[in-house]
Amino acid sequence: MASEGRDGERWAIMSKPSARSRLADSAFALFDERGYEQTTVDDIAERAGLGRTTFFRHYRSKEDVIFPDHDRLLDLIRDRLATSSHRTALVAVSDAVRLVLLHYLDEGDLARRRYALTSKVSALRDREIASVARYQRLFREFIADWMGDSAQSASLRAELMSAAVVAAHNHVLRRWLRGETTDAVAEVDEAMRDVLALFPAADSPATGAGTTVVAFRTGQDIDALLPSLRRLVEGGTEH
Amino acid sequence: MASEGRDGERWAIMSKPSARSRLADSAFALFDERGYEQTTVDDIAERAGLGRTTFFRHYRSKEDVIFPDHDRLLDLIRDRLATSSHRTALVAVSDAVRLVLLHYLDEGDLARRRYALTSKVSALRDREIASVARYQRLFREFIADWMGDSAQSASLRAELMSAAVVAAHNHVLRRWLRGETTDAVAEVDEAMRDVLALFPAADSPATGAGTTVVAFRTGQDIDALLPSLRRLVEGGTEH
DNA sequence: CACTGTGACGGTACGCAGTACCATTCAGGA
DNA sequence: TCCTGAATGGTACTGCGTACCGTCACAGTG
Repeated sequence: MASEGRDGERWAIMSKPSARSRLADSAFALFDERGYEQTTVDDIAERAGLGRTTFFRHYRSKEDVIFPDHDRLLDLIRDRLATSSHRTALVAVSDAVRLVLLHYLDEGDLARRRYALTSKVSALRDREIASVARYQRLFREFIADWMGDSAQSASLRAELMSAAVVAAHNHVLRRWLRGETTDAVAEVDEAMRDVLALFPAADSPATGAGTTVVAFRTGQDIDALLPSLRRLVEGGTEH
Repeated sequence: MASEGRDGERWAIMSKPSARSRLADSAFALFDERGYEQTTVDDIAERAGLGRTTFFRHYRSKEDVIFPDHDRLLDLIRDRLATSSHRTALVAVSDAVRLVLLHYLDEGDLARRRYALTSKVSALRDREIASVARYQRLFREFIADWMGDSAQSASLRAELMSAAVVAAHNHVLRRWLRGETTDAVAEVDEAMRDVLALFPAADSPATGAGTTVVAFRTGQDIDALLPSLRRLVEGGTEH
């Protein structure tokens, strides 16, 4: 009931574009010309040939015209996680986060214009960060639920995993936004492999058997390694 | 030059508390009574027996009265990193992030009241998240600079490390804010050890010798482990 | 004591975001 | 023709944040 908007070319062939898209176009044009803060909602509506009221009917706020899809994406990710059947929570999440990346890629140039704006206007950057934090929260809760275990170490693990997945995504996304790569999909695959490799596969439920290899480099500070060693042992035969 | 405020009991013994602290007290009291959005800046100033103008002279915004110390903390962290002499960037950062935790602990009950507010008001939660993101960004840049290497893998590594440190910090902080622990300092030490253990010590420059132990559990999906294996081998004798 | 600077405070006015409410227009169906 | 509903426009209001100016207390200086 919340996602009716998003007029995907409903006006068929050759008709004046919808009010919504006209507003978005006007907004971005004005932001480019005068900057974000120097543009009022009145300006946007006027250029679009519409009233101020109509603007707020289509976008909840001035910022919202730049980030119109986050809510929809969040729902999409929720669904994906709910229906996902991966062997580990981490894999499920690293799969789900691709939806975000793909959405940006799909936006193409628009995403890059938004990036140019968020780079200059801190209020917009903060807004974007808050949105991403919502994804991360979703991931964290999913992983925590998935692991079931309510111990602190499990909770910390969920926090670290969700943070790592989001960080890897951000890394690749930023590279793509800056034009430092054209094959973001391949890079995110690689990055996610790195993330998976970070975490011993202890988030899969009770893996009884399996090969156990051990590989550490420790010039010192063995204390630092104790927690992870302990964790590995826990999954093994005995304490 | 930017951090003059923060009147730390300059009024010696028995005198009316400063305007700044009276404003903060009034604000929190009203937020508790009516809620954040139901409280106007006029209300706050009036209860403090001051004018609206004075409020904005002491706090840049209505939100700022709840988060007055982030800028100062950010500077503090910057200094700490700049003057830190740790063996690895990750250790330096995980040390620096303690400043944030300690600051919250020092605030005591005030931090918990703020947490109660941010839990209810999404605008405040977003604001807090944005502040934390600034710390994370600082960490990321520090680690990236420290590693020097401008390869993508190094950049991703910096991103993952800073995210992990912040995630671990958040985990412990939240536990403390919820009253789930009283010894947050010990827990953050433990959590940071976990984080250190996540990353092979490849961010320290050319560690030639050292014990090398290996610890993997792999019932499957060897592909996922390849990257980290490769990284370990790189640091070793030969390819 | 008078003069003067300075810093903290109060008041007024303004711009703009966002909300509430009502009026208008237009298309399509009974 | 009339009615209905959806999209739009207009007006007015609240509240945040800023700019500007005036006032007052208090220091130092002659």
